[in-house]
Amino acid sequence: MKLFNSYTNTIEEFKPIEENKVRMYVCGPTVYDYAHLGHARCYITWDVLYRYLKFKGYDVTYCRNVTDVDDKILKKADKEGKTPTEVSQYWYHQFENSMKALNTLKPDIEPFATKTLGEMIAMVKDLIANGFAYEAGGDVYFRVKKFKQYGYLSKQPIDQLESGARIEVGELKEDPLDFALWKKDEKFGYNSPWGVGRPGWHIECSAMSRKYLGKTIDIHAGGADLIFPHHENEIAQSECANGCKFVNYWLHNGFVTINKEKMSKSLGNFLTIDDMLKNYDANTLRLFILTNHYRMPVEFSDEALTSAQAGAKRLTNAKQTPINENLDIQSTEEYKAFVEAMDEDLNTSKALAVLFDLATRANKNEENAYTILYKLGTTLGFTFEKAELSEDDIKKGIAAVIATLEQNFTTMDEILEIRAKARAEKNWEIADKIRIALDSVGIIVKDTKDGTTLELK
RNA sequence: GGCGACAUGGCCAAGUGGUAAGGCAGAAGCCUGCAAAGCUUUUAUCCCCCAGUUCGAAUCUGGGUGUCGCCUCCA
Repeated sequence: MKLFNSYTNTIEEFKPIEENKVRMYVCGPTVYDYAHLGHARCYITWDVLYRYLKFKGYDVTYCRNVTDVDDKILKKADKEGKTPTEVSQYWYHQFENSMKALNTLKPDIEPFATKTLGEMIAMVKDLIANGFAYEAGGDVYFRVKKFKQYGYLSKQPIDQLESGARIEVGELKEDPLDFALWKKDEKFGYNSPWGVGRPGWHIECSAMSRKYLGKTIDIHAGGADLIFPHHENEIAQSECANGCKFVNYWLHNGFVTINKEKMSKSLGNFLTIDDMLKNYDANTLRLFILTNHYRMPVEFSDEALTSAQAGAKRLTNAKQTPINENLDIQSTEEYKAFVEAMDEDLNTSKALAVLFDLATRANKNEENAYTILYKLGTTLGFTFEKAELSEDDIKKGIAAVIATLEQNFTTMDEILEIRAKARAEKNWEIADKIRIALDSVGIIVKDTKDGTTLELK
């Protein structure tokens, strides 16, 4: 399988360090606010990679951190009169729920920064010991100029970076390019050899990655906005502390844009995952994201989401037949086409074409088509379980029919019986009124040869 | 200013040398009491512009134009 490596800027054949084993690390969220569509794109993309690697038979260890010590969390805690832990716990659970609602798999390891402080301190100590870092007034900084390869990942010439770098008031850096590994913080800090303080953002990932996956890992992924400075700094720290290569394949996903601008908290133009899920289901969001290649920008629009909704419905509403567990899926043409597409740096758009074709063939009662569709579709993280009508839906439906017919009903079965009788008597007026009333609350009535079924819109 | 990416039908989008996947929307037909769903057929002589390389280019080269991103926290 081939993957685009941001480090070399080329598409490379993927070869894990240990045969059949993959260690992947994805930069997780800083938990202080709602997750938005941009996060959804990132974590759905890497969820698909995780699922696909497993589908190919790799033994994958997927680690995604939780940053629970950070300026923004502390600010929020201060403002709301809560402890940082209360704030981060609350938002972590929100994040967890959003991820679940999007049907992303839970990573194998989800370490918290505050639970990995020992490893961070050890790493900083190593960096000081070998001359790559220095303590200054309770802070510890990394000596950027000592690391020759600095700027390689982000393709930034060091002199260019230099012209933009500044020393903030109160900082005791030797050089403007140097970045903090440890920050003095007497209010919210933790004990360390350099006094009370807290870790810099970058060292968190370096330390968690090393602790849970080892010094050299196969894949490190995240949003493209993390390339500089976050990933650049991670490389510097890890390689200088460990004396070996940090990551073999750097993978980055593109942004979600809105009105052609990057969706982000700082621009304030973001849509939260929770809000999106009120209007569109998880399959729709996933299809919207996967129709684009993961490295390309994705422009959000209601038109695009509506189009994805129709597409997702077509895929997941394909005629379902019992899954044939005896089918040797790997020998099928569809499997081959799917794998060929996905092996080309996760060409999900091409892979989806295989699924749409299978949906059509399942609808034509082609044997095994649904089985293959189901297996390949779930590999991309789609769910095929039909949403049942909730109590609430039924209640609303009954109320709508009562209002239209001006007649009392207590159960939906009662209504369906009346309608069946009306249809048998060719009383189309009553039958249509019921159908239209239910449609108005989002319930679709389908009359087939086998009887009448109700479905959600 | 430095670095990088992108430009394909009404909309979204794949396609990196051999003659334009797929989805949505639209049209026609079948099915249906009507619908919904489904099925069939149909929708780019052409891929931002100009020049070049080649038997042959959306695909390669050069030059434009336009859009976006990173260089500060950010998925």
